[in-house]
Amino acid sequence: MSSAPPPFPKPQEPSDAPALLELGTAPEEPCLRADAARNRARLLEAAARLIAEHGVAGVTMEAVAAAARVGKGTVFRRFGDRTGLLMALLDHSGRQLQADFLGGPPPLGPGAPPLERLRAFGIAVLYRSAEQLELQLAAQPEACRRFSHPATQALRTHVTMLLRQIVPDADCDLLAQTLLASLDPALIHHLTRQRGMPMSRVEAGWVDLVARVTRTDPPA
Amino acid sequence: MSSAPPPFPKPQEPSDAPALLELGTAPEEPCLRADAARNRARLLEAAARLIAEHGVAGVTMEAVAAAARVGKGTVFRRFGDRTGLLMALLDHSGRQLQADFLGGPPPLGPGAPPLERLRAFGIAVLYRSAEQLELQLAAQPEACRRFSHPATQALRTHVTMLLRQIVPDADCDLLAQTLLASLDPALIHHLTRQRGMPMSRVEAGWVDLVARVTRTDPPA
DNA sequence: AATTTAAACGGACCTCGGTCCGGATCGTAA
DNA sequence: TTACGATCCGGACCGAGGTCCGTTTAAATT
Repeated sequence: MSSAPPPFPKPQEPSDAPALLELGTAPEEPCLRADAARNRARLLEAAARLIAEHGVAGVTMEAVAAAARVGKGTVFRRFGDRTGLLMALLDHSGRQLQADFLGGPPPLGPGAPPLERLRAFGIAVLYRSAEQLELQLAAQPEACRRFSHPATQALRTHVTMLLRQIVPDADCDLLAQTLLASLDPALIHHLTRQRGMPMSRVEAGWVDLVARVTRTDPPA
Repeated sequence: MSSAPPPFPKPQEPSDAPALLELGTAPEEPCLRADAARNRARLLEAAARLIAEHGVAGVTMEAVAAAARVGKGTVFRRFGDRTGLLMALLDHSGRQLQADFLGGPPPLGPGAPPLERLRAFGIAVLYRSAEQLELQLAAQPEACRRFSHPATQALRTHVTMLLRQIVPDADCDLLAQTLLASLDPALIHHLTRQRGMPMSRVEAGWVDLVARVTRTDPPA
């Protein structure tokens, strides 16, 4: 055989599962040997502690491994690379948000009219990003990967669905991507931190954008 | 003195020059000692050659230095870091585009109505990104820095100006950022390469987006 | 309980981006 | 032309991400 099996069979990222819409809740670990699961938990905890103490910059793969009393190889086996580890940390709040707009109470969850849900959605994402900006930004390297992340896909699917109900004859899929692009953490960071815009203005910007984009022809 | 002078006084990035709008043409090197200028040119040429031969991944700082017959320190002194070097390579086509929409022939340059210019602008950016995707993506790490790059600021200023002429009573500055976000190279890459959308669809998406965003209330 | 195997472990090792600083060069002023 | 200071050069050096592979261990099988 000329094709050697890859040393690290890749964590779990692929997730070819269609996960169309519905509450896919993302793949999660397929199963995991007892020790592996234990170490995974330890690593996440250690990483979180390191962030709290020394900021994201303090999250060295070696430091995390040491803090979790584990070998460096183990970290990479589990999370693939640094970005993977960071994304795993983000995953928690991601699932939270996902749960909120899939089954939570109205303005965000089902029950409210689509337009209103869309507004609420953006604002929720906005403030969530604002909180964990540091982490979100650190997880950005390899910018294109963020689009394939299951959590991000869930957001996209959700927005697309809402758009379909509001402006059925538009290219909702593409439009959704555009709307999401305006909520990108890097952009939020630039606007609020580097250009000093207050969050309220950014928020108003989102509401206005949604209004413009969904404005269906002349209201007569 | 407790503040030691930084070993590398930073290339030129800062550019506090307001460069409001007008053809700022960006700071460029203030001047440069003869040998320094020669080496800078050599380095850019070497980097371009390496890209052509081995792709962006082949552009190792050490490889570039070696190919240019120069020490590694010289590369860093001149460009700050890898991203800086990559952005310098991108700079040329960036200036080209800038020149086109500042003083070029109509659909893009002055002379056409603002709405039409805005459409043309997006399409130009779109195709430019599509060409040098690899390079654009590689230059992304440290995602937030791209917003402060003078070339990017010029784009933003231009879009803002066009918007002001079309929808004067909107938050044009913020709206411009949003529109630009939908032209982000990483997004283009995702849509065309990972999700297989044809460029024509992305292009149509831009045109539609512009139409929606600038649609001024009811056309009666 | 013994055997087997796929998976997990650990840490040495490699590469590459980034830093430092002694020494060579350029430009300039005398 | 010479002398001097600012600038630049080069490559040794460092830290962190990422890989490899021999060893260990969980768990399924007999």
